[in-house]
Amino acid sequence: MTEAAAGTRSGRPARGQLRPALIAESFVLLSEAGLAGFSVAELARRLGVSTAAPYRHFASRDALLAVVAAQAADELTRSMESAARSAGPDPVDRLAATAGAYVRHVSDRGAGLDVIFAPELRPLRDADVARAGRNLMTLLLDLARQAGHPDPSRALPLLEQLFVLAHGYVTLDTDGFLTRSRLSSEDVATRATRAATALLRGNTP
Amino acid sequence: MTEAAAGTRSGRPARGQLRPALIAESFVLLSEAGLAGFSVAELARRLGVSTAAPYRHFASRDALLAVVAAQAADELTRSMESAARSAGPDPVDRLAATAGAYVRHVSDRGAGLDVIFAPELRPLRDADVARAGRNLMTLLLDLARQAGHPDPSRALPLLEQLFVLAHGYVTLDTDGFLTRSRLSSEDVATRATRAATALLRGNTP
DNA sequence: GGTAGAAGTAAGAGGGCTATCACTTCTAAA
DNA sequence: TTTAGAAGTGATAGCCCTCTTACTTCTACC
Repeated sequence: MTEAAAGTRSGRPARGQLRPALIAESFVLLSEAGLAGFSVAELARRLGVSTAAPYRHFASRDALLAVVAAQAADELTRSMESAARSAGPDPVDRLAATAGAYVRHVSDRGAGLDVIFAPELRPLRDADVARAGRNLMTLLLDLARQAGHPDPSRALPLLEQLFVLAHGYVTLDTDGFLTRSRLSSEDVATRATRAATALLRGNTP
Repeated sequence: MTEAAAGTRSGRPARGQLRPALIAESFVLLSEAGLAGFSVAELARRLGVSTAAPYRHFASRDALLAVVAAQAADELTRSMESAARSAGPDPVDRLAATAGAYVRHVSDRGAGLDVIFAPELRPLRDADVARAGRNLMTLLLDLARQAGHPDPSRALPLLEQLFVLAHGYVTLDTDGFLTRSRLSSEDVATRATRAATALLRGNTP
């Protein structure tokens, strides 16, 4: 927020390009200030447009955030799918890599489970988020099955543990608790992947 | 915030009793609205006093929060010490119980690592928080040593994992992600303890 | 070239918050 | 009983926010 007054940060978008610029800058602002510190006015300031301009493209702050959340859900799903594919054959490694990818992605982009499933966005949530969520759950249940948890009713608590852990790394890193200043997304992802591996091993006796 | 207009919720404190009442109500507000939703004005409204009254007792919002944070750190340390003592003899169980106690306590009281170590409170942080933190760390390192991690430089990453997990449970439960509405502090603590046990087992091959 | 409609602006209403200040009320002690 | 100081109030300044309204500017198309 201190550099808000500094004015344009990402370059003023060309006329007609404000909508995508708002969405892109939203991720930057979210990763710096979090959901609570997110404001349309600040966004406009960063893009060098009037504070009224965003309302030409989005009905409300929440409507903008809902679009951002949908895109975040989609990106995140892709990141995690890709991480699962490129990890080694061991299903434990694949699940841990998926959790690590969650951490890396959210640490970079600022929008994780908290934004995607923010209660105030619920009424505006569109089918995209639901679809991305289903895709992701399918992937995760499949990985869990391969990791020796064939019964979904047993796999779900395991996955919950895994994502609570991953999300915990993101939040505490954002709050500067892990170290004095924030870690790189790579570093925090590495720690999270290690922890996830331990958690998974502890669940497979 | 919806019930703010309803007025006094905890009974207007007797004259001269506002200071302790503010501290007590701060925990309630924190557990409902989180640090971001915490406001002195809302606190005053809930106690049925003018919004100027709190400033008779605290120089600023942050000064009040710093006192709350110090008390939270102290309470939390006691809860965790007590949980470590009353758990069985197995050091893994004791560490897991400690993590569970963290979750139960923070879920009940609304003030965890995020409040205690909030960056904006850093300049106001008094010696109490530091002392509580040291006591806690001593306890945890001791438990980790008993659990087969005698080297502190190896125990610290383990404890980090443990408290990231615990804090993750609190955050995601508060955000209503674990279930549609929030779990009881008992329920979320149970889940966290189970997960902590798995994490610890996975770290002790 | 002219013009309709999209895109952006300036100004401001309305609301929340922190914090201050002059004022009143209460209470405890001389 | 008087009174000094502590405790609490009402009003308000100042800041930031969301969102609206009437206006201007641009541009693409006829």
